[in-house]
Amino acid sequence: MPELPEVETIRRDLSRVLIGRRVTQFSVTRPKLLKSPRREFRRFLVGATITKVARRAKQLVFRLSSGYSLLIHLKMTGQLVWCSRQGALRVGGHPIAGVTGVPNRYTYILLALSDGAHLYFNDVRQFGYWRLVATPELSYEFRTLGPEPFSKGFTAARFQVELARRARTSIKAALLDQSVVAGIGNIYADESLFVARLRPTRRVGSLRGTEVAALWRAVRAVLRRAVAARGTSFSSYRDGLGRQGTYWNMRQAYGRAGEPCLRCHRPLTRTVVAGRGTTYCAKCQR
DNA sequence: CGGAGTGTTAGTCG
DNA sequence: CCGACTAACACTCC
Repeated sequence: MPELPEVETIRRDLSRVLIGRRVTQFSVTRPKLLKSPRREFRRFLVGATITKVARRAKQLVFRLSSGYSLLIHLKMTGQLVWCSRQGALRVGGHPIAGVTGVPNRYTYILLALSDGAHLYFNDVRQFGYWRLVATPELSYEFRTLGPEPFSKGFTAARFQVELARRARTSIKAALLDQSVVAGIGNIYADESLFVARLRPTRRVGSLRGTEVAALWRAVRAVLRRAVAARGTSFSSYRDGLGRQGTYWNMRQAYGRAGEPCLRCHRPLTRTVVAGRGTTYCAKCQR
């Protein structure tokens, strides 16, 4: 589930409760979710203080006082649940029907923190992972990722150049390609293409300059709105206020196949592009 | 019950 | 290099 807006929401909320805390305990019941040797977690994670909670593309990056960084990828169904000593819950990730509370049958990794809180990693499908990387090597680690959509590096001109290299592919596949721009997944690809009025199947090479510029603006507008809404689709942070991500109610294309286009009222079309379910308006999107 | 579909992405194969 | 497809896994929906 989590694309840039969801991971960014999790990052912001976790950063408020994790920074300055020391990891006192680490336990794993599904070792294959660790993409680094377990001894490295014991050496560089246990005993280290979390100094920063960052994000790159769809991954969380916990900077540690040990000189290492913990990378967490939630993939489709990964979930991070922070639980204070008193038991207040903050949740990030995919909701699990009928499963409440932590730990539960999908909890595979657990951190205990110096303030008595715990951080649980749940993952129904077990695609997510944790790995440790020496902090100076992060830029190498991320060398294949394109620019963050809100960084100075992501200019319309750069977008144009990256797309030009992929002239023969569909524009939807290009948006999903993390080396073009980092953080877009299936939901926000469909949403951005709807806003830009571009058909997902369009070959990149057929796009005019004005269309590329419209898409560049659409990507940023859609992501900005989604971050402001705390993301889509997952029952966000069950804090005392019970707030949830609200982009779902603002979506214009994703998951609306057969429902009326919000511009022209024609039913939206559903198809498969780049191997992913895709919804668009056959009239408005050209 | 069987089969298709699900927010990701790395890898293979033609 | 490109793009289609698959696997990793578990669950929901029809």
